[in-house]
Amino acid sequence: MPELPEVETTRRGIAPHIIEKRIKKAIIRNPNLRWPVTENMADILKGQVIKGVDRRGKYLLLSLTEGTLLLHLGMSGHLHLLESACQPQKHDHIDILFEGGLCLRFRDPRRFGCFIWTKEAPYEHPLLKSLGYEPLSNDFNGTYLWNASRDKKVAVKNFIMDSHILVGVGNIYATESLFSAGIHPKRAAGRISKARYDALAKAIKAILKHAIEAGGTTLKDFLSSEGKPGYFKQALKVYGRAGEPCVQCGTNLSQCRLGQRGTVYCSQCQT
DNA sequence: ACGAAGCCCTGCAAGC
DNA sequence: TGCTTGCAGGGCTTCG
Repeated sequence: MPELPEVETTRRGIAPHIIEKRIKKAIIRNPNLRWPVTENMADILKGQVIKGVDRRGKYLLLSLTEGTLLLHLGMSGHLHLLESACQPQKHDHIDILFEGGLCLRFRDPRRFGCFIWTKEAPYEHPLLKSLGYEPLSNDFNGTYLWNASRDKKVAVKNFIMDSHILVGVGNIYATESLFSAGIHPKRAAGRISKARYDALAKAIKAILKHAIEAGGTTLKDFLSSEGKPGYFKQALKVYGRAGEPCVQCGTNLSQCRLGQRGTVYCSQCQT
């Protein structure tokens, strides 16, 4: 389940290998993603050159000669970079073959991802236009969260997972950062002090940065390692540990559901 | 306008 | 062993 650190690791992994490479051919095996891949995608991509690889939230932006590819990995998506196009496996929906033999392969078993072509300014695209702050940017801080949360009754966990407020914080990192900041996930967003939002913003930045650095260790092997970003389950203090003892106080961790998502927290440490 | 629920999909784990 | 069932989840969309 790629969250922002995995997407950023993917971006850094593929960028140096594909920038300035010309697309020889694209193969769409299964166009039925979150939104159907446009019918003439293969024709559109053929002959274009990759000019840049950027990220906005969990979206990857591949800048091409004549427009932009917007990719989202959903929750089961992966981009693999292959020296050559070997036999595709189940769920390998899209291949982009470059001159010279390199192959960028999009795999997504659950097909929650997307693969969209736009000729317009990409940041004006409906999917990107109303996205909130980047958590690692300097603009994002506790003051912003505090200001944006006034009068909001929604649970703080749902609040920080709202991509219109800030991007890239999914269930895992929301759960972990609330634990780190000592904030109860069900607390109403509008009833949290500025000081606590300062702590929460710092926690979000620290945890995301740490995960990106951890992923970075696999970057030099991105080609050979099939592009598996480092994902360290042992670094998780609460997510997936319901019923197990809190690492801080030993209390058994509680679980509830918030916005259809499993939520683990410590009833002692998080208030 | 806001908040909550629904929906898309497959793999995996648990239960019978 | 082989079924069936339930759950997981990002985020757009719809409903109240």
